[in-house]
Amino acid sequence: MRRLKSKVTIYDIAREADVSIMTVSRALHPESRDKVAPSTLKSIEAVIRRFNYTPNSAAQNLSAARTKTIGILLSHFRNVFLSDYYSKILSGVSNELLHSDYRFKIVALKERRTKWDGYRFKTAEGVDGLIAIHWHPYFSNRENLNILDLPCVVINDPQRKVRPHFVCCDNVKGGELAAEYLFSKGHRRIAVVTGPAWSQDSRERVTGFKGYLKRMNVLIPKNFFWNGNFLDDDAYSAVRKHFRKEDRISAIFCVNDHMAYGTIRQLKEQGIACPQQISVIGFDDEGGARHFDPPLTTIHHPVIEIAQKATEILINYLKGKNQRNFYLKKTIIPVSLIERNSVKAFKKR
Amino acid sequence: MRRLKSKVTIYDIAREADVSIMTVSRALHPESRDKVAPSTLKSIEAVIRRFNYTPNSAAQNLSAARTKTIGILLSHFRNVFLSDYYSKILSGVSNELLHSDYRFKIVALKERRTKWDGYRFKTAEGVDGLIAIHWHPYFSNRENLNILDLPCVVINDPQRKVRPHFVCCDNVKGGELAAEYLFSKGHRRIAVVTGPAWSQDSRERVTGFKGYLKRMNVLIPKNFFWNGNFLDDDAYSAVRKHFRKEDRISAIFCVNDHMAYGTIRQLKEQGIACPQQISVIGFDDEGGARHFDPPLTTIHHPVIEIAQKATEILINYLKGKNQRNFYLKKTIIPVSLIERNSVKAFKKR
DNA sequence: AACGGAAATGTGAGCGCTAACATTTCTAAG
DNA sequence: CTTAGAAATGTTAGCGCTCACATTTCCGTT
Repeated sequence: MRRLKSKVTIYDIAREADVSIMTVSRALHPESRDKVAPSTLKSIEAVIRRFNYTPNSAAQNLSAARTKTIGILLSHFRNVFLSDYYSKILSGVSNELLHSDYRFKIVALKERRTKWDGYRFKTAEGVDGLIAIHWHPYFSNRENLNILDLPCVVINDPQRKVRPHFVCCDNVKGGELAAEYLFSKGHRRIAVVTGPAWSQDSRERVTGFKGYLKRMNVLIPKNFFWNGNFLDDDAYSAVRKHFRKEDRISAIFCVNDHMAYGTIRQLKEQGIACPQQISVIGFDDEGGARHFDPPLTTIHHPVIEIAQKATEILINYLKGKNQRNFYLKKTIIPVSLIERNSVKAFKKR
Repeated sequence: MRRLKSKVTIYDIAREADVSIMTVSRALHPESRDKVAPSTLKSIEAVIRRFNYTPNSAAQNLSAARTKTIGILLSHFRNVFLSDYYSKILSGVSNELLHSDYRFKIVALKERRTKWDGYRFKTAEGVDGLIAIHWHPYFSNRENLNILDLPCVVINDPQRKVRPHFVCCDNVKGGELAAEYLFSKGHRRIAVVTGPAWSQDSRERVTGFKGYLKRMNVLIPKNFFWNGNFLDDDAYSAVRKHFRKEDRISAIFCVNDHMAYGTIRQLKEQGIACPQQISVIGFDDEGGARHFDPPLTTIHHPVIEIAQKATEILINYLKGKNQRNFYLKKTIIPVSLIERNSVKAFKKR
């Protein structure tokens, strides 16, 4: 294997420009560029161009003990990139990084055994900070998220007991919007397909939903809450198990889109048409929602914006801005209702 | 910004295990582990565990002049991650890397002005090799792909004049399969929506398609070839411009799925139903194909496998295997026909 | 008991850069 | 002209590791 080592080093530039390497180093960085005389700067830059010089990032990283790289922390690798959710996160992060001198790197928790602390991420993975995708139950365990000695921003599903900065969408408001919409369409007997109990996202969405209806004097009976685990099939089974015609339910709120798909599938199987007989509203507006049959009315979960904001916050912190108020904070991105075709006005039959 | 420098270094381990740092270093790497006496190894490993030591990757990178990181070379950043194609590539690469000690990093050509040669990728971006996604016309210019002093595997759209190892799907065979299928369904008057002339992918697919039909004594008149640029709208316009009822075309082969969507949209607009009146077959089997209305019959382009294979080839090369035959080679991954609902047997009306 | 050679381990230099401090050069006020 | 202080530049010492080579230890053979 041919070793392609740095052909041109800072010494070459220094020698050629007749200055010390330190002056070259200063000329290389925006923060210190104004400390070198304009004429010197000009000649150094000329030499750099002439030699097509690029600083060796490995040397910079070692010497400066920072990599200008942030890690996107995933709980696993497999199939992550084919998911709409993760694609949006990558998209948001890279949008933000586009105009920055930072890069990102994907870091996954391959090994569950090892304790991955900040030291490890910093030293072994070479990242200056982390964006953690907080949806796997693994992360819910505070012990496992023992990464707080490294700057970290967590996306979604804010846990109360954990300390980093959170960026998430306004789940409560989203729940309210869904409720308001169904209510305005005349629905009064409404079921809810919820997520697992550990999910703060799910709890908040349900809270908002219930809250709005309560204010409108609509109460949802206990047995209208059906539990799922965010997957299509969970809702499919839950609906089969709990749905009864005699309950005269006219609408179902699903805490995420995938479960809305499962719900509608199950209803179809029972010969119940959506939205003609039962309306279904989802939450997330994930990629497939618009192409589903019927196109799903849902709450838009602004994943790209969330990831972008999280990145902005992390980078600012790394650059030394906003040092206070970084931890213990929560940044909330607004949501909106996307009206498509799975909800219809209620008509007494 | 708190500087979290390596708390534990190789010196700490060496001192504690009462050996030299070199012995520790050897114990750290699989290649040299067997040069350390088993008993020594055991005690070193115990100390490493006790101190929760992790080698500093920045130091390793600088010292060894390699990073164990491969770059995925894109022509741009924006919106890349939301595309089905790039998601599959990331997925394939990460699948392969899962069981390797290599990482990947996304590297984009932000600046078109600068010459990005291998030295630059190696030094500034810190990658040992590249996987280039070869679909942007930019890359077609040999000058711009002047990265050959760094090991590089190119995915798709093989160009004749460029030297790196190519991995792509069997475009010709794919074209043949499409032709064979339409032929077997009784279609004889068939139009083709082609890609841009610079695209080797497109040319090969068309070649395979024409070739099969020719062998069956079916000739496609010149004016049945309609040119597009791989986009939905291109086909939409091309079909509007060139399609004539009196040509009595019964099927259309589109060189990629997006153009098949555009084609079907345009036909719909003209009141022509697919597949009832005209059959359409695509190429790629991209994410939306199964959800399209009608579900699209198409040739499966195994992007994940291609990316996985490309990664395997690159990593093997970097590890010193297969040194010969790396360049100038082309690895071809088989394709298959996915039968869905956009093609119907031809019936004389 | 002496010896050769393999196995195990150690030494020293250096990868290319930056931080901290030191020194020189310039500028303007007395 | 001095001289203080700012501006510009230089010097030195690592960062933590690996490479190439040197040295020591061990073992079986004669």
